[in-house]
Amino acid sequence: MTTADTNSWTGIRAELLRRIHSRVWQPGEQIPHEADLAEEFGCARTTVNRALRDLAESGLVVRKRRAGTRVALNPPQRATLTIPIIREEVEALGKTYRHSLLERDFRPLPPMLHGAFQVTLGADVLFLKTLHFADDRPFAFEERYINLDAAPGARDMTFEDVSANEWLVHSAPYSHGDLSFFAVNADERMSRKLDAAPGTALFSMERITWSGALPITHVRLVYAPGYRMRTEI
Amino acid sequence: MTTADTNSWTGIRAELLRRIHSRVWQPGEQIPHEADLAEEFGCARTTVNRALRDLAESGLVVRKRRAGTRVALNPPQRATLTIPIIREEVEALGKTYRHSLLERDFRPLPPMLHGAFQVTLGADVLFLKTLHFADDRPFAFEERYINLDAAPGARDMTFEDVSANEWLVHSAPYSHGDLSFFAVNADERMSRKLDAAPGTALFSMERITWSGALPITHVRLVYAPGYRMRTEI
DNA sequence: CACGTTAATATGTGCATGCATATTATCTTA
DNA sequence: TAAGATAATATGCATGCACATATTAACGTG
Repeated sequence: MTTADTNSWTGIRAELLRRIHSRVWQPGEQIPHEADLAEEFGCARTTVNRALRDLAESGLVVRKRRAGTRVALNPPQRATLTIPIIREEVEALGKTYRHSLLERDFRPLPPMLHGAFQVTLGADVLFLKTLHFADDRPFAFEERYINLDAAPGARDMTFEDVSANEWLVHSAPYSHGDLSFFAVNADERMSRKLDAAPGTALFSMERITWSGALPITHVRLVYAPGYRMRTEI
Repeated sequence: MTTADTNSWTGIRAELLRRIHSRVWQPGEQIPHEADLAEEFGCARTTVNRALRDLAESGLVVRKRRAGTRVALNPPQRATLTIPIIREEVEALGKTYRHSLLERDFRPLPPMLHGAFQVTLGADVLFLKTLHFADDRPFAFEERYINLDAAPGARDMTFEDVSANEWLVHSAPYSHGDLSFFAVNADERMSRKLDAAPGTALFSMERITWSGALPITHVRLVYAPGYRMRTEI
């Protein structure tokens, strides 16, 4: 017995994990049910339930009513990645953050976004182009559209002091959003802004957030060369 | 009252969410404690706890003993992204998956990986180079090192029928791993394999998995042009 | 034998309660 | 008054219990 610490729910989870990793319970195999495990560990079923629920959340086991719990066949690599506000990301690197607003105007939504980002027909959106710096070196380039129906206050903001990102999280919190990551080649313009050779592969992120059915903002971020997004699983 | 459905924990979570989104409770503000909320909703404290715990997990509120619960100031965008096995990813697109093994040999670990991937001194690792196809078009290019101490069975596998990825999840489950995403330019070789013009920006992922302290495998995946990794928040 | 009904069962969830633990505020005491 | 001991308090967790719900197996019935 590795004698899982105490019989706290985390201790029980640890022991269950050990059995899965050491292949005592093989992938696809059904494991004893909650009541039996509770008896074995000498704890309440609720406690076993808590442990199993946690394992199910991380995808390691699959649970079905009546059918029981079984070890996942193809445990999906489920990673939670935390996308911080750029200022915090830069400061976490021990560097000084600053940003500069390159453009700010009201314009119709570009047709490219009509599908994913539906604003009132014919209404202008606020367009912002920002460059983020870490220790005076370009860190990321940002193009953003803000739906003024969702964040009317944005109309009067210059966004020179506080970044749109930070202002929005406080003023127009989103309920959900779509996120995608991809690679782009630096074009002429990006190359100048980000201090990268033309054609350099750049890591890029696109994000749309909504408050209910109302779209709030569309952002496209292009990071300077060498950027890596990291996480643990 | 939007009268959150029932007073199930999800219903209560929904109501709490509504108050946060509608700014009844402002960012940084302390919210009533569990006991009060339980009384208000006419449910047990446990149930409120469940709802609050869930909100804390997704980063929307911050909880501290004695100090109480407060709405997060900078709710981090926390996204859970599921990284599927490539075969499943391809098949989910409605395409036919196949892969071809380009290289397979035993070699010393390249010095570049000595830091992050520590195998027995001087021991060879299994090196695999694989190309993944979707409908006979290149989908992703994979370079993998397998620590034979962690997965001795790999020595006798050809990996022509089952991919190393799938074999490993079943034969040498990992306990944790590091994951990173970035962009690379297609070099001459990659350009040929992935059917991309030289220099094209390609989305790439690097992953190391361990079983406890024992490293299992190091993978580098480079996706064909146009690949996007998506998720929701 | 096919098919729909019913019962059995494992997980999901809620409740009341008690104790544990971290953190803050307050009260002593030198 | 400053520093340390102590109490108060909010969340964290474990327990025992009851009932809900999904799913499977068994059972009838035509």
